[in-house]
Amino acid sequence: MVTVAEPRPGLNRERILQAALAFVDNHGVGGLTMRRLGDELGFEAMSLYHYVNSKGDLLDGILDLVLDETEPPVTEREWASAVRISAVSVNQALRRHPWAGALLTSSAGLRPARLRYMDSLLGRLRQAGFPADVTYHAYHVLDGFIFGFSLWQTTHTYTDEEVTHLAAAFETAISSDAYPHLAEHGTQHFQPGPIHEVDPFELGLDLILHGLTKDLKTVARTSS
Amino acid sequence: MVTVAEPRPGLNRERILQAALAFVDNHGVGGLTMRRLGDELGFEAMSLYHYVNSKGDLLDGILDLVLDETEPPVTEREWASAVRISAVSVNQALRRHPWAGALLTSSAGLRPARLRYMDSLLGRLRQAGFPADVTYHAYHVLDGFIFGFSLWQTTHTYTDEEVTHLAAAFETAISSDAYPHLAEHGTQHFQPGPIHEVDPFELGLDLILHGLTKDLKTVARTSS
DNA sequence: AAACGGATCTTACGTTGTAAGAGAGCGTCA
DNA sequence: TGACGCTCTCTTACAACGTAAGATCCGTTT
Repeated sequence: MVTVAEPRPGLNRERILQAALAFVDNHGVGGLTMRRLGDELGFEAMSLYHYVNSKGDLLDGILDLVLDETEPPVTEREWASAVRISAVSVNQALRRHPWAGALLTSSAGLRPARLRYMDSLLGRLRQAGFPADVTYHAYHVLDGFIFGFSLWQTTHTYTDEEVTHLAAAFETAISSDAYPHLAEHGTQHFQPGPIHEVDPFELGLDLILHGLTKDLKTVARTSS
Repeated sequence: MVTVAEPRPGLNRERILQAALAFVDNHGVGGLTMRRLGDELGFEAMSLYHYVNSKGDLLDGILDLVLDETEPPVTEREWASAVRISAVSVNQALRRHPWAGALLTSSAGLRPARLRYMDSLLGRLRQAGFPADVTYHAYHVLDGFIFGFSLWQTTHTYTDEEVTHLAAAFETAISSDAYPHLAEHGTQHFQPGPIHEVDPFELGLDLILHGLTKDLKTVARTSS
């Protein structure tokens, strides 16, 4: 009996990007090499270059996939609420893919999806009635908070083994009495309870939105 | 006449770290290699390893130098004012060394100086009279904002040639009418004027501090 | 049958961090 | 004096990386 060789499915950009995304979600962006990704797909590393200009191009591609998970602020609804929902979508997309922040911060981060997002946030603020100069400042605060805070949060995303390692290091650091307040804080972190129902991103966002609604001009005038 | 060879000054950790810091300030963290740093100092790359365990150790060292430029919140003064001054010192240190953010986000970022900073901020909030659970949330918001926002700002730190390149790319993107609000925003960026006297970091920080002072409990309760 | 062209693989190069150990200059002790 | 050991520096080497250049395979077209 002759077994006919299964014709393996061919390569294409889509498959490569999906495989890269999955790989990076599992092993982090540092673990991704062209050879490993080739192995994953069953092809040689150099074959990928038929669909991808360079590794940078590949990373741009998967960054786009993450940015596509974000939602711009809608034009219905009250502006602060629309911005809030949008901001949370960015935060959650970046938290789903903790490695994406590092890519965003590399100079290649100005992808079309990112430009669209910037434009939509600016537009939503203008639509809300903010004059140009107020919008200028409000935008910087909001965009910086949304992406900066999310980025920072994702750097504190640890794997299970990192958590146990951290807990151990924490234990010894605490017993040294060098960081008494950090000890208290760490204890709170490792204890279950309703305290974890508050999302610090949303809390900070609400403080900023609340401030922007109430007294942006006052604060802007007195802060220089 | 016999010329006596100048005995070249020896290597030591201090000199290596200072040279690395200067190099990275000039060429970015990506440009630093052990061989180049060796050249800079007039020694072979491998010689550096007598004073430095690894490249990671070296990077830890220069990150420490940057963190040493930050000031914890003082215990005198009103708490919000003390935190504000401290936060601005972190922001400025990170902006002086735009590459430091990337190092902070790598898993090696939990340096002793960083732990000290965390502890001091927590302590200052407790000293201000916040109960433990409120301190827990306030700390997360403040620390996330201070480091996240600064980190985000430093990714938008461009060299002169990057600025001109950006301005050019901006010009073409604008003429396409695809990003009308971004066009307006960019125009504001490139125009001189009093608008640039407002520091978005300080503005956002004031909004958060103001919110924490006034109505932290209200917001925290309604945001979950 | 022959020529073409896209997809894939092979080979190779320069650059990186760094392991392993050789060599030089020194002070110390027999 | 000479042998030893210690500290510092250099030489050599290797595996892993991104990717340039071009060979090879194979279905399609002529």
